[in-house]
Amino acid sequence: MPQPAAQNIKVATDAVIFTVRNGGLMALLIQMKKEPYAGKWAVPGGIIEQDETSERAARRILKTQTGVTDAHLEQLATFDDPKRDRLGRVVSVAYVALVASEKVVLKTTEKYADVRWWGTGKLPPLAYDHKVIVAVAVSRLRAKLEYTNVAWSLLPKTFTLSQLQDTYEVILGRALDKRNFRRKILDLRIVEATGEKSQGGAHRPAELFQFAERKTAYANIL
Amino acid sequence: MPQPAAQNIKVATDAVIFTVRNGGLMALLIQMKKEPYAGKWAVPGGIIEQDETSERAARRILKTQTGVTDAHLEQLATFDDPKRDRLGRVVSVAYVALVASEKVVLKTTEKYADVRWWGTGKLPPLAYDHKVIVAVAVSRLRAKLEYTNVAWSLLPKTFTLSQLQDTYEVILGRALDKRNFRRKILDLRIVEATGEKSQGGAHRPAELFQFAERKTAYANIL
DNA sequence: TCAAAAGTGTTCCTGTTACACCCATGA
DNA sequence: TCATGGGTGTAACAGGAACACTTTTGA
Repeated sequence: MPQPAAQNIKVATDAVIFTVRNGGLMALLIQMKKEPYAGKWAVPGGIIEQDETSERAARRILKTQTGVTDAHLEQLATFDDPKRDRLGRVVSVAYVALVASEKVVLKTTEKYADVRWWGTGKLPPLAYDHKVIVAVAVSRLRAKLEYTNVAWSLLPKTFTLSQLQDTYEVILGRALDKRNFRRKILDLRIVEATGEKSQGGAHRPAELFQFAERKTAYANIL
Repeated sequence: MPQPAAQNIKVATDAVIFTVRNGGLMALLIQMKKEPYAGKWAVPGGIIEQDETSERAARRILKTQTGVTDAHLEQLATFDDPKRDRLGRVVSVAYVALVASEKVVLKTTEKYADVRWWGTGKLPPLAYDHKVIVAVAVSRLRAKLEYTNVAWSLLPKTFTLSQLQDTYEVILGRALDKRNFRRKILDLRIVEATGEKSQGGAHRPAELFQFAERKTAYANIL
């Protein structure tokens, strides 16, 4: 509802990118070069363009700042504390981005010192209000895992049920019963067998599954 | 993450105010006078001020445009389609506001033609993208009702279990079993008896209850 | 005494949990 | 042959759903 008003606020987007690897839930952070946040880490983000939605901006920024493409994006919340950025008022529409870890080839631009995956348990010092944003993102992800099949966006096309269970356990931070987990997932027809078998461990090969729908569906999973 | 950028985007907030009355879930809308949306109805909203969070702006705007104070507010989502407002680019941080119907004394300013409660089933033609915003708000409210005690913000301090059940039924759009509902609500200790009795119907007086916590708590209610 | 809403228990069924052993493979 | 993870069934329990009649009041 536009009215004349002297407003000097920029609109930005920030995306908390998650993946599961090395037995942990990881967030992708970039290290800043410029003052006043030099050396601090941050979630990728930036100002949106005039004719761009925040979601498109998030995709563009993910690609340029981190090399991530094809992430699954969901709007998280908008952070608008007037003091969240020391350089001026910036309202940020934050997203959660989920990506299968093997898809990612990291790269950044010279504007940033580094890009790295960090375990969500022990994050480095974060710029802006990004500590809060990441915390909200983690709890949203946990909640969604329980009643949707979002895990599909964290796994490769085919995977074993153990991989799927590991993903759940890592994100939820608790162990799940193997038999009950498999029964539930199969009964709900969230995944289907491909007929293929996994190769290469010094153990019995596992059946490979794929998600029945590679888009978000709702069901009480746990 | 501010960077030099020629951005001409305004930040606004819109609040979908719900209450339950006359056996229906109602949303509060105002009727616009100005072109290009004259005659159309809209959710209350407006541009945020330079040093104001969107939530504070929502409270201020609710008060001036509708007379509603003391609503329970929750951020819903941010709507940012570049074409959502014909007059220029406006990104809107939308809220859901819940209020007990007897608290409200409606009034508006001369900028608007009318303020009215509308049943969410049959809304009048809405300006901007407010049809979408209201639809998202309704589904969010339904979902939240199932796993939180948000209903407290829709009811007076004390109420009967039948009133509470009516609130649930109206929002969810389905009938609930009386005995099961009462048992569940009481077992979860969401409400507690006050010892008072309701007055005045041509029927047996009902025990009055109050919420154990007048703030959001989580539990699988249904 | 009638109408209207309040209040109350039990049974059945379904879904959740807990739990331990054999299987197939590569080294 | 051993180590490693893959794969499977059943019994006990808890929570959810279905269901009908008696009580209290004001008119």
